[in-house]
Amino acid sequence: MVRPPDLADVRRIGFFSPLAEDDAGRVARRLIARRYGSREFIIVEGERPAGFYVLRSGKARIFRTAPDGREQTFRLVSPGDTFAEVPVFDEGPNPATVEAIEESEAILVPTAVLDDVMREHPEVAHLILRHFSARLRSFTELVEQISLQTVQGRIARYLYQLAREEGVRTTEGIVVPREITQQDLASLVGSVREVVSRTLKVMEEDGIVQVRRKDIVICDVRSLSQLL
Amino acid sequence: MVRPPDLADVRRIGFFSPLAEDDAGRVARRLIARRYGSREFIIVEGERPAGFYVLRSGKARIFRTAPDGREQTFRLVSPGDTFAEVPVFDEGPNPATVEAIEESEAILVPTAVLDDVMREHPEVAHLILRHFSARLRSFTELVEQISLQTVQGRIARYLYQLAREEGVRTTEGIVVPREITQQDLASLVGSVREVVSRTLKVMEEDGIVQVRRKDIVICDVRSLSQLL
DNA sequence: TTTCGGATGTGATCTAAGTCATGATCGCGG
DNA sequence: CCGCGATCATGACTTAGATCACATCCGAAA
Repeated sequence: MVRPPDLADVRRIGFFSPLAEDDAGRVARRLIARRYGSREFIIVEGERPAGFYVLRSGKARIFRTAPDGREQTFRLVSPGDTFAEVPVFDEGPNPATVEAIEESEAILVPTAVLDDVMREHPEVAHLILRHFSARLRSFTELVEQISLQTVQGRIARYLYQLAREEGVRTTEGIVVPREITQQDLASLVGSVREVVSRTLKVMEEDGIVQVRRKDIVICDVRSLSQLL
Repeated sequence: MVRPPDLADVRRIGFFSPLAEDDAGRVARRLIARRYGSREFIIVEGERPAGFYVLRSGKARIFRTAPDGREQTFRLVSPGDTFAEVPVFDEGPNPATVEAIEESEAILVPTAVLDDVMREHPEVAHLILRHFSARLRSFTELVEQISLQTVQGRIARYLYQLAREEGVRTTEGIVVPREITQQDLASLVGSVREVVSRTLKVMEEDGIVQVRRKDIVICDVRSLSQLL
């Protein structure tokens, strides 16, 4: 049912790049692939993961839930992204829950495997340090966004980044496939569904974007960037 | 004017613990000590630091400023805390500004020194990974706090941690020296001075705390923890 | 097709918290 | 001991955004 982990899965992990072909092959045999249905939890806050993960396919989100039910998403996880590295370094519990937002496959890299890799390839520690640095930077951005920007600004930023990263130029504008619901977007920008709905509507009326069922068209990148 | 860096300064840096006496001594000679007046900037967002820093004495805060002037403090820096490590690992600019909030001394550890230490002591990389893990965890908390909790809850949490970390038990309650202004506290919890002032007043009226010129007394830890 | 559940659109409130304005207090340097 | 700048107190007002309550809408499964 799930294709067993192979070399390609090892290659997805950016900070494992120093591994030579045969090394990577050995590592591949020790990984564990798992499939998750849409809205299924991959890891849960407070538990102890057996290692870190890399997403092979699908899409997921990392979030926390408040006592009153509201949620804050920290980041979205796309194929090739890793998550739950922190608990393997400090032996603590998961700081957050990870949920597949569509049918997904994730690869578990057991702690022992990472330890071995790091022992045999000391450069890997440096690569992870760089990786963590990026993570810390994006947290800095997130905090600033949530604390200092308006909801409109945060939505605009999300759309803007989306356009840069996966946008396709067409005659109507930059088209990006839509992979998250308004509810997910709300949680990502730290707001609620209704506000996101209204905000998007305003942006549509201003001719900046066009939100459709399966995709989003950014018609006026200029005005969009004005909003951040 | 500034006492030159010595062995004690090297020992302040947690992740330099593997250094032996003589090693640490050699490192000490390559450090640079600097003194900063109250409200003086130690590093500025966007610039490139020459290394990372460790605070020797005083107190500082790490923050970002929005276009409209509002500020969000990410964390306070106390003696022994390090900052600006991220830029040395990814060679990027400072993600935030660091300001001394009282007369302070900071030690600069030039990038080359860190590189040398890491080369000679590979364990240091692991210690820094653990250090970064803690940093990432606290960012997770910060985001959750700002996004999901009320201002009162955030202030309560700050006071609560303060009580645990540096509180002294007396007959009137747990006394902590007060080292930041209401303005600083406001920036720390992502709010504005007036709201902090009012919130503290309510807490005083409820007999939970007592805010004075030079110190804060937590009279009712129980009720305080109820607020988070 | 029909149907049902997830996703969305939208008006009507509500409220925490930000803004503005103004005065009191305090501590330090002259 | 006086006066100025930093800090704090507090009332009045505004507002972004959260809540609540429904009305659709649409796609997949039966």
